[in-house]
Amino acid sequence: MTDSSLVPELATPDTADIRRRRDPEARPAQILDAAFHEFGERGLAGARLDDIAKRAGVAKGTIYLYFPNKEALFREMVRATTIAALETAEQLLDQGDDESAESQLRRLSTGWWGFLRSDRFQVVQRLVLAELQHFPDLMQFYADEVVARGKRLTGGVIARGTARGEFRELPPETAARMLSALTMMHSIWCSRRQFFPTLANMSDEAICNEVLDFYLHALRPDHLVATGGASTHANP
Amino acid sequence: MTDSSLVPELATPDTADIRRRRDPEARPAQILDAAFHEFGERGLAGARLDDIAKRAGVAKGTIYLYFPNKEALFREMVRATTIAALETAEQLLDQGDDESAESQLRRLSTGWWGFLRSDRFQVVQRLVLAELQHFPDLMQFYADEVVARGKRLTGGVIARGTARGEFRELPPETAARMLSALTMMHSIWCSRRQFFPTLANMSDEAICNEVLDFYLHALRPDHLVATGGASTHANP
DNA sequence: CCTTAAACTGACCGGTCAGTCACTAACACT
DNA sequence: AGTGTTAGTGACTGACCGGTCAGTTTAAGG
Repeated sequence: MTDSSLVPELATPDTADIRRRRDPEARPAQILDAAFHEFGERGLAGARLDDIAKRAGVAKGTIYLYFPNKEALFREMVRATTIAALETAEQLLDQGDDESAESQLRRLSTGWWGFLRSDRFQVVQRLVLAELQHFPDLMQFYADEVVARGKRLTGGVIARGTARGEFRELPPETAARMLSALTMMHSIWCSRRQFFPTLANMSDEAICNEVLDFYLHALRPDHLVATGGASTHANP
Repeated sequence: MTDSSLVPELATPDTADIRRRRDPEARPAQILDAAFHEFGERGLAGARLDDIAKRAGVAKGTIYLYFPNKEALFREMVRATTIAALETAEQLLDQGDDESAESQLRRLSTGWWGFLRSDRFQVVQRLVLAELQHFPDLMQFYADEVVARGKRLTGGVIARGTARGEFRELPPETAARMLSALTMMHSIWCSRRQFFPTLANMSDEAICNEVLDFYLHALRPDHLVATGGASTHANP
């Protein structure tokens, strides 16, 4: 449908990007990138392989050289991103063993929030909520590898805070779950900002801080009267 | 196509359920019921009208006598359930003006939680998260009529509690949003219980109470030292 | 009975799309 | 250039499904 019949030679002025053929190493990532976009926009059932191929700059058949079928493509997408999530989380915890638990929790949560708000994860999150129930093994993978590990990570920090007397007595598992609920739900709402007047006027950072302030208040020991600068920053 | 030629009379031993034909009043609800089941199981795109018809006990063509197309069926489903949600919520608030705000909030939240956990709403929630972005007007309807109204309702109770000195100073809109985040995310997790070891061992009621206890702790005024029976019940 | 209209049916149509495969292009080596 | 191998293509196929409509069934009124 292009006017290639009129100007056949000019139709491919820069041969550079056509010559990037024969680079089989690059194909999977290229296709996965395109899949992210299309699946994110139209969901698992709605995305068309032709569109994914077009976006990736290959023919439909090429996809089948690297992925056995549409479902496998989807699986690989989720797997790749969730693994990225894990690495992000673990990185975040490696540093700083002597700072206060509150500060550590703030650092962890802020980093995690950044990840939650990334384009990649937004797509995966939507797909997980919408379609992962049809893939029990993927769901199990997600629950074990992402949710559980994330919870263990957060729970550890919280347990440390409780031991230090910074936080009130509360099962770390519960406390971690509450933090997850607050941040995840807010990240979902953020990606629908147009529909929520209040969130529309707040920056991502402001929302993250609001959530954290609220959360830390719930962790404060019963007997502790509000101290001097407790509310917003927490540097030693 | 049935073997009516062989045993025409015996083919319909209980004429009662075949005779329920010609009951056009009942059709929409019948079809909507079936749609709930099918959409809930396979999503908007995945559900087949043939299956919905079969489940409703009618022919596919009949659906088109009552709904112009698949999308309209979906819209009607969301609309019906969210309207039920609103009525539930508003009912819950009508009573008890003299009780403590905490008790009122507990009552409201418990009722709301029951609704969130109903089969109907579970389906709608999944569809809203998964597919509503493709129907901006429905999304707007949902945001205005369900989210905003619910928030206003909760916000009112919280503002009253703040005015009475029961809760700490916090924008009611924020406080309401935090409560929503906690309850909604937990209701999502609850419907995937198999994948979350901790939740699997807790009853719905226990989870609701855990969330509420946590939440109320975050609302407690800074300067308030824990009094006698602060944690679970709150009668004047 | 017969007639009529409304309710209901399900075979069919047309468009869509995942997956296939016979073919071509690019490269590697001689 | 010639030959073999790997990468990539896109027209095609077959299944599927939303929506239609000519026809059938039911029930009420003559």
